[in-house]
Amino acid sequence: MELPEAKQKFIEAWGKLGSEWGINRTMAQVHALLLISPEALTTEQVMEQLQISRGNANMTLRDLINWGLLEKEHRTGERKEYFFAEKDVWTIARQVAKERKRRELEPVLKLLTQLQEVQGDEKDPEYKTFKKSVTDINKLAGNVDKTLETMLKAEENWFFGSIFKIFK
Amino acid sequence: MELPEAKQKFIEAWGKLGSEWGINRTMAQVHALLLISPEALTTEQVMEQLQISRGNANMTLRDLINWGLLEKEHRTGERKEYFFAEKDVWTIARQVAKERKRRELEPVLKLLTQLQEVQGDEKDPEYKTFKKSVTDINKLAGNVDKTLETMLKAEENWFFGSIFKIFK
DNA sequence: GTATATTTTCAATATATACTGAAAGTTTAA
DNA sequence: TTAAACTTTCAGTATATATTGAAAATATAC
Repeated sequence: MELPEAKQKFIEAWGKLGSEWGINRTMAQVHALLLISPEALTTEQVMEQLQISRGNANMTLRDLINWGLLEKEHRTGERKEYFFAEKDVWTIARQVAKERKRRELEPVLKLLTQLQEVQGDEKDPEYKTFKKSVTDINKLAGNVDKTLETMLKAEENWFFGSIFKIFK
Repeated sequence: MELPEAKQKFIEAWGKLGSEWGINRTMAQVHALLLISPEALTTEQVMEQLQISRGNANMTLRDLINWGLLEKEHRTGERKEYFFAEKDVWTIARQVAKERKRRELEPVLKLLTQLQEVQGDEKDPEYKTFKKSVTDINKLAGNVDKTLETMLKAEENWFFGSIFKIFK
C-alpha cells in the first residue's frame, strides 16, 4: 500500500473508532491528521485536507487543545497559527484517560456514593437489590478510578512491562 | 433519599454514562432498570417504566441479549417473555469488555497491522512519521488487547486485588 | 494608527441517530 | 385448528448531534 492511501485509511479508522467511543468523528480525524504529520499545520491546511469548514476546523482544533492533545505554535513574521500534536502514544493515552476520568467517571462516582445512602426497608427486595447493585458498581468504579490514578502517575513501562510479566 | 428517586437517578446516570461511551442511552437505561430489579420484567413493564414504545423496547432488549447482559425466562402457562439481567458486576464488566474488544478493537488492530506495511522512502519525513505513529499505536493497542484477554480469563480478584497491592 | 489577515462565534442547516406505532409475523392455549 | 396473545419489523418521523458560512471580533505587520 502507498502512503496516501494508508494515510486516508488511518484517518478514517481513527474517526470511526472515536465515534464508537463517544468522540466526535471529525475531532478524531483532525487528531489523526496531525498525529501523522511531521510538520505543524494551519487551520487552512486542516480544512483543505479533511474537506471541512473553517468554523468546524477552528472549534475542533480548540477542543483538541482543551483535551491536551494539541499545541499551538507561532512563527515570527507570520500571523497565522500552526497546530501540532503530541506524538508519544503513551502520553496521549494518559491524557485521554485523565480527561475522561475527570469528565465522566468522577461525576458518576460521586452520584453512586450518594445513592448508596438511599433509605428503605432491608426486607424489601426492591431496596435490597437496588442497594446491592449500587454498592457493587461503586466498588468497581472506585477501583477503576484508582487504577487510572496509578496509570496517570506511571511510567510507560508500567503498561508495556509489568502487567504481562505478572499475569503471563 | 427515598428509593423511587434513587432509582430514577441511577437510571438517568447510567443512560448518560452509556451515551458518553457510545452506547445508546435507552439501551443503558433498560439495562439499569433490569439491574436493580429483583424480578424479571416483561416488555410491557419496561415500556411502561421507561415510557418507551414497544418497538424500541423490543429492539433494545434483543440488543442487550446479544451483548450477553440479559436473559429471557419463560413461565409455564404464560405466553409472554420475562427478561432479567446478569447481576454480578464483574461478569458484566468482562462481558462488555469482550464485546467491545471483538467489535471495535480487533478490526482496528487488523488494519493497523496492514498499515504498518506501507511502502515508501525512509528519508521522507511524511513516511517516517506515519510509520512511527502507526507502529506505536499498534503496539499500544496490542497490549490493550492482551490485557483484556487476561482480564477475560481472570477471576474477580485479579482486578479487585492484585493491581493495587503491586502499585500501591 | 490602520488595513488586512486571521480567528471566533453562532444562527441556520444538514446529517446521523434513535424512536414510534401500526401492520405483519409467530407462537401457543384451548 | 384457530383465535388471541405476544413478538418482530421497518417506513416514517422525531430528536440529537455536527457542520456550515458569513458576520463580528481580534491581532499584528507595516
